[in-house]
Formats: sequence, structure tokens, C-alpha cells
Amino acid sequence: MGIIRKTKSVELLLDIFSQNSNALSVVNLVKKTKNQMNKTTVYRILERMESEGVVHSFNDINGNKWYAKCHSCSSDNHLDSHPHFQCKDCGAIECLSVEIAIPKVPNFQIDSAEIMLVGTCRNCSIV
Amino acid sequence: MGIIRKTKSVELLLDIFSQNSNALSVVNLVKKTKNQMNKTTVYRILERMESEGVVHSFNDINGNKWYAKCHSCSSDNHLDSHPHFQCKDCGAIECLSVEIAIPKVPNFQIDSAEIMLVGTCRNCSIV
DNA sequence: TTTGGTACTGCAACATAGTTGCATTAGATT
DNA sequence: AATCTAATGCAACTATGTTGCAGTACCAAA
Repeated sequence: MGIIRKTKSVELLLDIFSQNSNALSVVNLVKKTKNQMNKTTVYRILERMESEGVVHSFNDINGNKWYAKCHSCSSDNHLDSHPHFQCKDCGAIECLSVEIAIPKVPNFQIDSAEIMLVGTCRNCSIV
Repeated sequence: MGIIRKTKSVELLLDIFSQNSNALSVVNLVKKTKNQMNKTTVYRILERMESEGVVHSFNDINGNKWYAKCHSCSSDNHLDSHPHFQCKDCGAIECLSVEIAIPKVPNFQIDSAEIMLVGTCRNCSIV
């Protein structure tokens, strides 16, 4: 697919992902990098990174886009069917390494599943 | 919670839901009713209907909000944990009546699950 | 190490979904 | 009919995400 050049912006984003085990919202990434690059660039790099299989994307319960490092994505298959967990208190999202079988439903041809589990994360449940 | 008055607008929306077994996107509802009411009103009535347990809401794979009639919601519990199915061709969404157990994940306190199954619906797979 | 093609970026303007404040209207209750 | 207040319309706003285009910088080839 697209060739990805190792620009400053690409490297900064890769850096941020390597330092974060949790998923990151685009809004957050745009904010984090606003002194280094334009938001359009953030959106475009993330798109390229996804099509390269470096990250995968999904929407949170508020409809905002998030990205997370891929562990088992390829450029052909971004469909880890792993679930995501969002804390309803702090909003943080993490990928769960549990593999969940895509539910079979009679008469439906299902290709993939987006599973968002909602609850309270460890940090927030302490308080 | 809120008192719901039987206004023209409320009745129109209830009507639309009674005529549709599928879920409806807010965008679509705003379009459908643009001669009868303001979009702000649509958003507000849907909110009230949800808190009354008449409908439930969720986001589609593009992050847009949808509503569907409740079958087993109460005003206390909108958490049918039924999955939704979105056709990636035509975009239509339907509620699946299958009850899916909320997956248990060790060390996570999970309250609810949003499950969106993506595939091709019957109409679209004919073509 | 310079050159040149083109991938990439920044900017500004736009598109769309959803929200808010406030003045006015219209259900319901008496 | 009078009245209380939920509900509505409107306009202006916020936020997320997108597009076109001109200019920049990566990288490979000479």
C-alpha cells in the first residue's frame, strides 16, 4: 500500500505509542502533539499507520476515534477480534488480550465484531 | 424521571419507531422530521425517551448515534446486553434478539458491553 | 553530494454531529 | 378559563473530522 516515510511527525507518533500501553484517542494525540504538527497530519499519519497494520482503530462509547498498537494485526487483517475496555469514570481504554469468538447468529453473515466492555478500571475503583 | 408530555413531536417520533423494526440513526430521524420539528427537539425527545426506557441508544461503527425501540429495557436498566448488527454495505442496523453473556475478564469489573457485529445484511448479500 | 520525483505537511476553509441559552409556546391540572 | 412549567424553536456555538492545494522534505539515483 502506501509508502511510509520516516518523518519527524511519524517518529513522534510511533514514540508516543511505544510509551503507552493503553489506547489513545485522536483528540488526545492531537492535543499532545499540537506544538509539533498540525491536526490534519495526525489524522493522516494514523490512517497510514493503520493501513500498514501498525495500529488499529475503533470508536469509544462517545463516538470518538481511538488508536492502539497492534499486536496481531497485519496489513491484510486488522481484525483482531479482541475486546476493548473503557473505564466510565476516567475514560481510559485498554485492549484486552482475551480472544473473543465472534458470536454466531443464525441467518447473519458476520465478518467482524466490535466489542466494548464498560466498567471501572483499577485506578478508579480504588478511590 | 422526567415527565413526558404527549406533544405532536413526541407522538411523531413514537410513530416512526412503531413503524420501524430496525434501529434509526439520529441523523436519519432529524432528516425525516425536518418539516415537523427542530433538530434540537429531536435530540431532546430521544434523550427523554431513553431515560423512560422506551428506546435505547448506541453508536455505530462511524461514531454516530442510533436509537432503537426497547423490548426489555426499564427506566432503571437500559442494559439489554443484546448485540447490534450493522451492514457495512447499506449501513442499516438491527438489534439481534440473541442474549449475549457479558464476557468475564479477570481483574476487570465490567458493568455492560456494547457489541456491534459487522457484516452484510440479507438485502445486500442478494446483490 | 547534488538532483529530482513525489510523499508528506501546513494551512485555511469546510462539513457534520451534537449542545446550550433563552425567549416563547402549548400540555396538563386545577 | 387561568396557570404552571415542560417542551419547543432558533441561533449561535463546540467539537470532531475532512479536503484542496501550495509548498516542503524525504529518499533514491545519478
